[in-house]
Amino acid sequence: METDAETAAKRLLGCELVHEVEGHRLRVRIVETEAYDEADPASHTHRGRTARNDAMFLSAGHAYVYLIHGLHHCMNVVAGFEGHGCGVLIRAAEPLEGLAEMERRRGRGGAELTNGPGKLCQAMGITLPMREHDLGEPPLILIRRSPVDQDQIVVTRRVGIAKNADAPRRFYLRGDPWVPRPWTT
DNA sequence: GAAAAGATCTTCT
DNA sequence: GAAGATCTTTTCC
Repeated sequence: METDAETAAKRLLGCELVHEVEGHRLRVRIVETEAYDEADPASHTHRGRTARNDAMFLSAGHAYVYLIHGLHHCMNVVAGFEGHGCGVLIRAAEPLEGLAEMERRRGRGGAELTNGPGKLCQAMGITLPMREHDLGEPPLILIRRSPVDQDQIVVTRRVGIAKNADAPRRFYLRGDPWVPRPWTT
């Protein structure tokens, strides 16, 4: 399971994320990811291990959740071996199960449900306490799927960052309607 | 110890 | 298309 961040980011495309909360089963399929690791100036782990990014240094398959701009959550899947700060940001997903509950949590529906890191976490009910959670255990589980075809994956520069912005480390499924529109090529 | 920026989203013009 | 919301972490006196 342990790999470099870019390989993990590509492998996560098409995988499913399930969160069982308050009697609801929320299930999505990952369609857009970004890779981050210690050698990357844009990564939270670039300046070493701290109290905030500690989860990123756990073994592969853990969750790293953080608060951005004081009001939105973002979720990463840790990719590397214990002690290596690399992981994958989940940027967008396709809702598969629990649509009504996600719409209730978001206060919106349709394409606005899960087409962004903050929106996805709000729809899925993923918050700070899920930091350092093992994604092999309930209530939040990552379901591995066989990797999608290489020619289904589009690689571009990442979104919304200032440092190392030109690095081609963002991956999404070609033509998928749940990938945010302006970036879909 | 103080100030600024940040892997974002929503609302208003 | 631009700015506001809102708070943690980092950086610079």
